Amino acid sequence: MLIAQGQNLASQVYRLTRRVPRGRVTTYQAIACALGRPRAFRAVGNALNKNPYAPQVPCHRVVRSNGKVGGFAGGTRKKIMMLKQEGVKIKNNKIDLSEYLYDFKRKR
DNA sequence: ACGGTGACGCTCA
DNA sequence: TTGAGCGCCACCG
Repeated sequence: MLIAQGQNLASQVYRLTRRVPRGRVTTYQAIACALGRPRAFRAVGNALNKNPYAPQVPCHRVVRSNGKVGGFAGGTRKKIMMLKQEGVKIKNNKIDLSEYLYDFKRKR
């Protein structure tokens, strides 16, 4: 199933989130900023919540800017477990963004 | 068109 | 440091 490349906020979010490699994470704000709407981090979360491309779009790799895992359609607990499984260690329900944060603009 | 909701973020106390 | 409040944008009824 291909990702719809529409002009919608959601489509942009999916395409970007999909680039996040395993063992890395990103934040809602980072995505919004990368899309040129640093104030749309809310909409980003909404889009991921609906995320119709579950396996293709690693929405579980998207966390909050404060290091918190955030929420997850299947339960935050599950999200944390998935991240740990990919190599992302979580400290007290928090993630070291300084170590796992993936920069989009780093290479297109 | 309007109002409410949501997987958020920042500031203030 | 932690908690509460306000602001933000997009989608749905």
